[in-house]
Amino acid sequence: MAGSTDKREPDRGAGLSRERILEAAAQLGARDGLEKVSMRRLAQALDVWPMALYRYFDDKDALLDAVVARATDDVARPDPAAPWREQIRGLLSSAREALGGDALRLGAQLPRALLTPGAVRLADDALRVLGEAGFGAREAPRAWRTLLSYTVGFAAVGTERDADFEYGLQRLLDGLEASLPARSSGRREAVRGRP
Amino acid sequence: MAGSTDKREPDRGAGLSRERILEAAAQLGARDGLEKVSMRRLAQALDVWPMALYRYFDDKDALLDAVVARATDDVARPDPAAPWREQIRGLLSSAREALGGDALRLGAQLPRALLTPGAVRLADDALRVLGEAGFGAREAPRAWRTLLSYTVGFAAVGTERDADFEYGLQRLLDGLEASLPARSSGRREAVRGRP
DNA sequence: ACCCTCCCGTGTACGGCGTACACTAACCGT
DNA sequence: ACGGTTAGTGTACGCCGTACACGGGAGGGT
Repeated sequence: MAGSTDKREPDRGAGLSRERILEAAAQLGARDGLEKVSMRRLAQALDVWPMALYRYFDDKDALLDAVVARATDDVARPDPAAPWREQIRGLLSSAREALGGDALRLGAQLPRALLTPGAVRLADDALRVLGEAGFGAREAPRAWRTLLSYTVGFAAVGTERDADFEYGLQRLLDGLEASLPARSSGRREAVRGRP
Repeated sequence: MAGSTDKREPDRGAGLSRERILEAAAQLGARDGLEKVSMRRLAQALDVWPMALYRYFDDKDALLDAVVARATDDVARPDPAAPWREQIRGLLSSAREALGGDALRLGAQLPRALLTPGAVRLADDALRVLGEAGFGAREAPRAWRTLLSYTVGFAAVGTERDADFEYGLQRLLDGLEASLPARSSGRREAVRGRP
């Protein structure tokens, strides 16, 4: 194996490196999904024996971590001249592309049941509540998606600190409430019926 | 194997069922982490041969999906008498517990690099921007955690629809901005210095 | 010119994984 | 009594991550 260059060209296409490995891993991940990347397949793509990779990374986890780190490296820096909301918005849009994009496909990492069957019952309840609160047919699902994204993301990033979860949830609900047409803020008469 | 009951007691402790399998899987997951649950280990815990599980579930993914679905089943129903914010809050708090709790440990499913090294650079930029926007030393990290949770969650739940991501992000920023002490809303003079 | 050392990639091997497939022992309604 | 159905048994295959011992070639000190 690895016999293509024979002996001339001491370091050109041949010769591994962290960078070459990461590049190949990202490419393989983009094509087949990151979860299909195995040390053996990756090694084969590099025309090398699997154990060669271990010269450059402690284990598969370390390699995968490096792939993720690489992907988030080229998240755009914020432009300090812009208003803060715009800076944050740019940062996060860019981060979302990196995370959900072809190279990582974050969604594929976790049990798919999270996103469909299990979520249905929740969604039923939630959409009813939001509808009664005054969200229209177009806004209610978006609002729900927003709330669920926050919740799933928070659970994934770390369980600790209920208070932090509450903080963000309240800010989010504030923002959603402010987007409601008019109506009085939080009273309990809007519970049933549709005028 | 499975020789403990021998022949009497046609169906007591012995005899598999979807429920018994899910129970054992959840228990095993709570103890060692869901990612360590394998068909073989699960079968062993049930004192049965691995292939027996396939009478009840198409494959491992289906089984894991069912575990997740089961965990989300006992998310509390909202109390229709409460204000809508309270209903949503309860729903999501409960959901977060189910997702991040012992049985699932959602965070362990995805590459850990997401949460520490890769995120550091982002966090540096973001905390600076938030600090300059007027968030205090206590609020800025919470605000950032909220924003990142939303972004990660959205990326995990599905890549599609930029517009949906924008919708939620704007609501969230609205809520965060409203929590700012006083100051004028979005101008660009607050960029440097600390009065 | 020599050897020695170090580095990098090669092989081999092991234990664990998911699961396809063929089988058997017990149970059932007739 | 008996054929069919069902639940669990074994065996086997191909994949996985990786521990470990090895060889061969490049580079430097003498």
